[in-house]
Amino acid sequence: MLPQLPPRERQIVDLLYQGGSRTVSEICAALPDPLTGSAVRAMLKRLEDKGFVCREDSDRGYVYSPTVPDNQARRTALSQIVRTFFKGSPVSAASALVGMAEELDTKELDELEAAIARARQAREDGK
Amino acid sequence: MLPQLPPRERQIVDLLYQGGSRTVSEICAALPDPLTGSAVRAMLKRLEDKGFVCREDSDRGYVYSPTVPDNQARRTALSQIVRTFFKGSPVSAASALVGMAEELDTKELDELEAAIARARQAREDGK
DNA sequence: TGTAGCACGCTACAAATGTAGCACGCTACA
DNA sequence: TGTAGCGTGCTACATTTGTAGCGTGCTACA
Repeated sequence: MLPQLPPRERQIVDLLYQGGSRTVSEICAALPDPLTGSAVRAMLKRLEDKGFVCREDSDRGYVYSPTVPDNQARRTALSQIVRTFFKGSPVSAASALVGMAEELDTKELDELEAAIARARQAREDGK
Repeated sequence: MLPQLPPRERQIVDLLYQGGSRTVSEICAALPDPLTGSAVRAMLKRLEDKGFVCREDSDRGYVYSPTVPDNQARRTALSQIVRTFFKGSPVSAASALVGMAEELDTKELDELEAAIARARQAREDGK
C-alpha cells in the first residue's frame, strides 16, 4: 500500500512517521535537499487527495499527519521487506537486524528475548 | 537508494530480488497485475539505464538481475525502515518482527537467540 | 518456403510527478 | 497606514512514468 507512492511523496510521509505531525516549513527544514514551500504543499495536497495524510488547523498554520496508523504502516513495510528479501521469514529478518545493530542496548535485547520466549510459548499452546 | 524508484520499477526489482534472475515473460507472469511485454521491457531498460539491473544473454532470451547485491539492498531497506518507524533502533524492529511471525520455526528462533548471544558478546568485548 | 509464434527495440503518447511563480490574506510592527 | 514577512492556494510547465503499437529478426514446424 505505502510502497505505491512515488519517491518524493514517500519521503514526505516517512518524515511524518518519523517525527510526528509537522507543518510545511518544518517539513522543508527536515528534508535532506531543499525544496520550495509550494512544492511541498503540492505534494501534501496530493497525499491528502490519496488519503495518506490529513491536516489540522493550528496556531502555526496547518500541521500534517499520516492517516494510516503507525503500527499498521510499520507492519505493512516490514512484511514487504520480509517477503522480498527473506523468503517470507520474519525471524530471519530479525536475525539480520540484530546483526546490523551497532550500538546495543541491553534492555532492548532483554525485551527481544522476552518476545522470543512469548513466541515459543504461543507455539507450544497452538500445538 | 532503492526507495528512490517509482512504484512500478520498484515492484520489478523487488521481484528480481525475491525470485532471482528472470526473463521478461517470467516477470510478466509473476506480476500481480498483467502487463504487456513491451511495457515491462521499457521498465527494465530504464532500470538498466539507472544501473539497478543488468541483463545477460541466455537460451531463453535475456535474463535480468539486480546489480546491487542482495545483502546490501537488504541492509539499505532495513535501515530505512528502522529509521522511519523505530527511532533508529534495529533491535526494537526485530522485536516487532518476532511479534508478527505467524508460523514459528524453532530452528530459526534458535538461530536468532544465537545472534543475540553474539551481539551481547560483542558488546562485552567492545566495552 | 510460407507462416505462426516469440522476444526484441523503437517510437509515441497519456498520465502522474516534481517544481517554480504569482497573487491573496493575515499578522506585526515601524 | 504602509510595508515586510509568513502561510496558503492556484496555475503552469518540464520531466518522468506507465503503457500500447508497430516493424524486425529469428526460430520451428507444416
